[in-house]
Amino acid sequence: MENMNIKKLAKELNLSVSTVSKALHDSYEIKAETKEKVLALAKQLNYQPNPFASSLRRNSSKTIAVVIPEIAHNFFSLVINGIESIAEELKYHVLIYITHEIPEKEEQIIRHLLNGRVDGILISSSGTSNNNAHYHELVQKGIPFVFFDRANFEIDAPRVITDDYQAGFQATEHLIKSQCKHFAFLSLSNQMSAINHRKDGFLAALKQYQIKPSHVHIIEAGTDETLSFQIIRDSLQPLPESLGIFSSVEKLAIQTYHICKEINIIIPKQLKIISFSNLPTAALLNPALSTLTQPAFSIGKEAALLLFQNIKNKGKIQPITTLPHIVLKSTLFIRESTKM
Amino acid sequence: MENMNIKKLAKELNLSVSTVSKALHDSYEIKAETKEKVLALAKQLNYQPNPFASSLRRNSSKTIAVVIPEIAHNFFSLVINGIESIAEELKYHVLIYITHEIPEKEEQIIRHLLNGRVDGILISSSGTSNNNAHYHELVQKGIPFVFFDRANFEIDAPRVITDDYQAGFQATEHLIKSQCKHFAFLSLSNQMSAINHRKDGFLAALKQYQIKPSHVHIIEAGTDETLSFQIIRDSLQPLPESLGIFSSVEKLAIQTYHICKEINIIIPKQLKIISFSNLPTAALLNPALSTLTQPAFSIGKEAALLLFQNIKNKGKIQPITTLPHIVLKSTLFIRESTKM
DNA sequence: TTTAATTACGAAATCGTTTTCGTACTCTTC
DNA sequence: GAAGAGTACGAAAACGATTTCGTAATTAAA
Repeated sequence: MENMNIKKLAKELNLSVSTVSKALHDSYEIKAETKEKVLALAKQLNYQPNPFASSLRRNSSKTIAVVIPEIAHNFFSLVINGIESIAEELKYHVLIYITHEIPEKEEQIIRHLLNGRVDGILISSSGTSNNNAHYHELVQKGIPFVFFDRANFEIDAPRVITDDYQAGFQATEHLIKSQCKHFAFLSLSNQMSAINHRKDGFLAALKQYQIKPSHVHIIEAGTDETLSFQIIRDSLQPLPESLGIFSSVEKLAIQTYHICKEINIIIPKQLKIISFSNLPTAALLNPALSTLTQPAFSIGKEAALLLFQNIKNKGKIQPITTLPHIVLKSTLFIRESTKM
Repeated sequence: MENMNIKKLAKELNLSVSTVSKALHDSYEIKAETKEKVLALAKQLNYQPNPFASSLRRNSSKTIAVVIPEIAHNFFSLVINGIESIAEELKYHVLIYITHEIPEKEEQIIRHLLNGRVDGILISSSGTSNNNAHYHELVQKGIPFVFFDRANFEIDAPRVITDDYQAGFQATEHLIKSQCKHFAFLSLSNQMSAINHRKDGFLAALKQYQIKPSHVHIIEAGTDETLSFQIIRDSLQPLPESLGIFSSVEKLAIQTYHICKEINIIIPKQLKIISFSNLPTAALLNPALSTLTQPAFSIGKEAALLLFQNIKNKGKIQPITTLPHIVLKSTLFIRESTKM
């Protein structure tokens, strides 16, 4: 018996294929006795329905896609953990696609997913806002999707994000109160919603405390590893007096630590730094890194829940008003890297 | 035109479905002119073949599964990066399954994958060696799979691992030469091949240098977060004289750092520690952590290459002799945590 | 000129499910 | 005991591709 299928199972049971199928789906049309027989033999012969035949016929795949900029990053792995916790419960499968921060790659992936391979998509966008065509195609095809963390605000899709503006304000206020004179914002790009909100919070705090614009620095380090290293290093030489850095992502903070070690800048004496981060070792660094920590696991969980809700409601009439945008709170951990 | 399919495409072209299908697959049966017409309209109407129909008919899914114990772990995320780099190139899709270190969960996942959903599987086992039935079922079903890092040596499947015994020996030798008197091995469980090989290297080094067995400690911390924390803490109170710890995994080393901070043990003065780790912040810790670093990206890449080779050769007669076991080298980074 | 080979396409079977009908049969109910 | 309702099943049509096989039309060979 090389490969079991429903036809062989039916023959073995002296039943029709349709009866067996219905029995396996616990249909009311089939009497209990027959169901038991079918279930018993199915288990005994280790029958598992062919997922492709099933998906083809039902036009649903029990699969979702997660599209992320990178995976070797604590934040995103934690998010995936959250997503998986829900997917596993609902017996959904999870496909992973990595864009490597390349917008064209993201477009290509999304376009490919238009073919119905997945029932829904979770996206943390690496796209610039000037090309949204692929998102519109998703909408048009009726494929549910949810943004998390890095949302595209021009698209009318549900999103799960954090209070980036507020957190940015809070972090910057903390730097100000730690007696910093100059302030730098470390950014990946000026095209990412989450990062821009952090920047807005940063700028708002500086404005409120009447920091001179000449003391405010925006450093766009970009997504290339070696390039960003150089850009940050260059911006630290010469070192502005009492510099307070607010890093919008963990990776750039780690690079800054490495650079400071290399060119002998002492944190927090000469330079204070606080960063968005989910590093499990933040408290163990030399010096311990002050962080804004996003509830990464919860973000994944909430985004997945939202997506599955949308998948379930697909086709049904939805009140337009209930397009849920979930905003979760980040937590500020003050450690030695911003000590006075 | 709600959903494009090959039938509508054929009608539009005044061709038969079979001709269109052949044209799309660049069959020799179809003349160049026709192919061009078909390709052109397919692109214009944004036709994408239904993956399930295709998979059903061809009995192949262009999908692989990656089964790992956990994902929020630098090593595994880096491996996935390596896997993705190959999968992306070969236009394969990647499904992720997380076992959370629960052997039964792994069994369940593998059994589920017997239904043909994937063309092959990459496994880092969290299984105890006493139940291999699910692996045998994979073999029987003819589903190719490759172990990486945590292999099951009783199963005759290709594997990509590192030189764990040697690395363990090397790390321990380093601790010995750093004047440690007592030696502890931090383990997750005594059922995992990779970890046991590290332990064997550890024990061999101690034997060679004639360390008294009473000075050798094996600490099985287990996979539960809070429990392992307690176990490690208890084992450090009272603190053996000149203790050298060799941690088999990153997570336990980080926990040890936290514990030392909590109960005021000074590294490396009172306790030296070296760990297998892919932490990007190892050099930035307080003190900088000596590590054995596995080539995680390469492991993923090689494992994927091996798997795809096996998928390709499936069905063909294979010389039994060429069952490839790839062994990659880890790199030793000596830092302050083991300083004399 | 006849036969054989080649070219370019189409009809239909097939992959393994799910689902819509249709229909025997039993059971009520008046 | 005839009509209607309910029960339990089966035949067959999808789902959308791929592939086998058959065949006209054209070209080449004898």
